[in-house]
Amino acid sequence: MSRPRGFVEADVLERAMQYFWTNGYEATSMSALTGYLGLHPGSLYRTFTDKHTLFLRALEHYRDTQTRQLAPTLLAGGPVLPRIRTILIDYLEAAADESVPRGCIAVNTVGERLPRDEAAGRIVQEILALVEDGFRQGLEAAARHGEIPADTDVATEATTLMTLLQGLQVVVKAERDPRRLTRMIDAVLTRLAEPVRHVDA
Amino acid sequence: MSRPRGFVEADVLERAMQYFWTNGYEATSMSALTGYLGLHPGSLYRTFTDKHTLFLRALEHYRDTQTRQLAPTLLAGGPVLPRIRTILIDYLEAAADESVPRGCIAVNTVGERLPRDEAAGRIVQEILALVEDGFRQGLEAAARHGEIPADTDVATEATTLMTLLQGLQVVVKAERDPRRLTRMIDAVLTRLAEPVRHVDA
DNA sequence: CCAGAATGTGAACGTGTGTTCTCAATGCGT
DNA sequence: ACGCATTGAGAACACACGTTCACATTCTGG
Repeated sequence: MSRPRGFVEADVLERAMQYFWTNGYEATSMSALTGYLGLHPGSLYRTFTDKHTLFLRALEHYRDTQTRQLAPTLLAGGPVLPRIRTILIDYLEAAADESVPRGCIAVNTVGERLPRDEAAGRIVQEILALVEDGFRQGLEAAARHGEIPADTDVATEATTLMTLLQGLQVVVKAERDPRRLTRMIDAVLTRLAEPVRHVDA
Repeated sequence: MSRPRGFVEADVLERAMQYFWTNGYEATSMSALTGYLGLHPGSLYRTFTDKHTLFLRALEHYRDTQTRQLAPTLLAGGPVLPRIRTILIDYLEAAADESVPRGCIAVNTVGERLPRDEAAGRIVQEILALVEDGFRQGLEAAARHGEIPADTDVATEATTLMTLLQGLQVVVKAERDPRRLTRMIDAVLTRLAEPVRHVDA
């Protein structure tokens, strides 16, 4: 009842996520944010309590809209390894294309807020776990279809891919040239596909 | 001439680096910093101009005292691969031991200040380049001594190790349990040492 | 031993921050 | 049609931040 809202909460969350993503937490002032969102402070605080609470909800929005897509994307059918390659390469090209590379909001949050901000830490942990699990599911499918050796330790390899991806998000923001990094990605994935045999000296 | 300083500039820089390292840039207030350094605002600003300038000098101090040690450490004689392993594992254990894992100041700076802060970006880029070059020199020595195959693409593998290390610094701050990460490191290094042969299906 | 330049000291300043308050406008339930 | 809870609007608040100032202190060069 009474007067209805002039905005959709999910839309505001999406835009807030975008803003925090490119500007970080501290460097995002509430006045700049209200301007960007087209909301007045009153509406913002009534709906989201706090700057910090809004930030956490934006992080959760990232987790639910961005990270949750990974596993379904990898398992959509057809070869998995090329899909993993595409995902990694896309990050590089996005950073090279954007005039302002913003990396990954989870990685940025780790650098800026952890370990001080425990609530943000928990959400980031969930994001990392989702990424790792997505890679694990993808590698399991790849093992079943013979893309990689059947005896591959998929759990460990998933951890490697996840860690490598986080490292990529760091490196990409500091150094934009994607060529060296592309070669690295191809080397890692090629190795993954190749059966390994011990050779006696 | 005139009154001499009551502090040593390098010592202040070291302490400032430590404080920025654990607290980040924005969350470090000048009043907290002066308290921690035992300096009054006047002395600080006369010597270091600015909060931002002091931060940049602290970053350079990190580059010169921490990162520059990598190559000499790896080339100190004896097998290189175990030394690389020790370096990576030490990061994990340090994060697990510390009540407050602070990761790496370069990675934290990427998350908090880049790409906005171009001056910091340049220093971080130098740090990453030093790390990568240290690994490359180490791998070249390892190839010469037969620790890894002689035809290894050491430049690409150095990029992989550098990126993996940055990823590690991110993951370690979000999730402290080092065991999974230890397994991953061992898997990566073991692979590096093993000759790879293509096997016809 | 004295002149003078740089230092230690800590109070003070202006600015921008996150947040709250007041008030008119709005539209649903009855 | 009307009451009233909730909204949009934006001025205002308290506070903390980075920075500067004025002044007494201290030591060196001549």
